[in-house]
Amino acid sequence: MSSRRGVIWDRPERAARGPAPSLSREEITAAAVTLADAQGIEAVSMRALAVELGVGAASLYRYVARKDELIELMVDAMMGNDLQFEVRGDWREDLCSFAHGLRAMILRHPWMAVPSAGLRNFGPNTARCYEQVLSAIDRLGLEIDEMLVMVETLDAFVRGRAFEEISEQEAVRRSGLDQEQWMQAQIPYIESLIASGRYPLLTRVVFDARAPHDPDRLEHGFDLGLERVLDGLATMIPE
Amino acid sequence: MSSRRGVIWDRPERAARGPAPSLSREEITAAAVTLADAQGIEAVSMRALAVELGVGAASLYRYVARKDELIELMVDAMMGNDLQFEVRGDWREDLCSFAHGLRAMILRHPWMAVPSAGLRNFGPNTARCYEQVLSAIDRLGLEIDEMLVMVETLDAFVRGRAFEEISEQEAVRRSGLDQEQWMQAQIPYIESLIASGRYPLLTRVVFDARAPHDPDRLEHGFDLGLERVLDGLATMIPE
DNA sequence: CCTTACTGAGTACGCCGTTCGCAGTAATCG
DNA sequence: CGATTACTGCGAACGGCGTACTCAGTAAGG
Repeated sequence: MSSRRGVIWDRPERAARGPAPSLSREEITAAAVTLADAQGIEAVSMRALAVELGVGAASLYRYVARKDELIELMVDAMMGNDLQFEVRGDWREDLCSFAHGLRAMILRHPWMAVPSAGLRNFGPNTARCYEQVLSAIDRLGLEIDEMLVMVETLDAFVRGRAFEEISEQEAVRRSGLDQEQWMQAQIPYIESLIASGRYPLLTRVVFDARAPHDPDRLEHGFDLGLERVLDGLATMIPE
Repeated sequence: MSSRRGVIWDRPERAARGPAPSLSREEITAAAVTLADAQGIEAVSMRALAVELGVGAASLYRYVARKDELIELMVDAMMGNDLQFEVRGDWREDLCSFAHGLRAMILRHPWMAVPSAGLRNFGPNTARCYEQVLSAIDRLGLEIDEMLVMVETLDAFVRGRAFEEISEQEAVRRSGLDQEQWMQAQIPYIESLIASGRYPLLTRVVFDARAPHDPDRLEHGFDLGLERVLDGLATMIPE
């Protein structure tokens, strides 16, 4: 069975013989992304997706060997369609653009923050993105290993940050409550932490930090952190 | 039903009336962690865990309202038992210690890299850890918001990095193949990427970067990135 | 034109998280 | 000291999941 061996990116989409498939990987991927965006990644089941596409559930396995592969397709599709950034020649501006683009993409598609499949086995769009990012820091006199450290460090920061930013809203969504009810449910615990007196600094965070309702708070924190990370990466550049 | 409302940390472990529970949260959590470490987080099902504990599956719901809560317990238990770092008074050394401790903990328990439950609703051990980290940068003349940015930035880097480091080995584990077979399966695709000529820098990564088999490669990358991030954070400190 | 290799998909298997109801037990109250 | 109350463990069941098997139908290659 051809759909069992090897990586999906190597497998031809259309077989040499037999009737034409009634769907394409692209259609399936797009439907899955729509579903995940609207109802969360846990709503993307092979059955639900099949219903959405008007086919039988088992039919999807003609296009994809396992559900993991579907998610790989989804992730790589977003890296191709949805991730926007520019490489203009100034390494710092370019990395900044990449970081903002990556964060924005993940916030648009929160399911990307926690891909069940690994990222390591990346598809062609993912490869193209990192190729571009590497090109933004090429010709700075860095070894390839150092370039890799720069990109991996920045990538780690952005994905870690995006994950932090999303995790609360995901917790709310999964609870089924609305934002208000969810916060009300947390209050007694937070108060008990504060009342214990063992967390003076966290108490300051609760009382003195900018209102958690400020919609720009997370973005500000991201921007500030990003500038610090870029400051640090700048020290790697010779001369 | 008392186990349905509110946060688990607020709920008393033992009821006022009725027979004594035959298990404790701690026992359940420890068994779940053992299972997750040995066979991966996906092996931690309520049934399997119940078998391990010698009880019926439904009994676990006397201790935990939903599986998510179990995972919250697991994460917080690790933050208490397994995360080691020191706060001695030099902010940079202390943050460095925290970063290394956090990374080491996640590498010991790869399932922590992707907690299905959010991190935001953190338990007492988690709170204590971040309280300590904040204390390491207290008295540096920073606003509480700035301190938060520092900690969140560092945390994002470490977790993002740890996730990157783990994702390949997790992909291998989930595939059921051994490392060698898995790499063999990737080779044709990697070669096709290289042969396309569209990824010259990634090609340099494949050919020129330090051997992927070098066990210290990931740790080196982490250390280098961490120093850069700390360099960046240092610029936030006044005077 | 027959062989070959594919296609869609109904059905089924063995998991999963979670709920319900019930019998048994310990603390509390009158 | 019963009676009451509120818990305990848990067998059974529900609905949903990923996926394998099987088989009839179809299009291209020889």
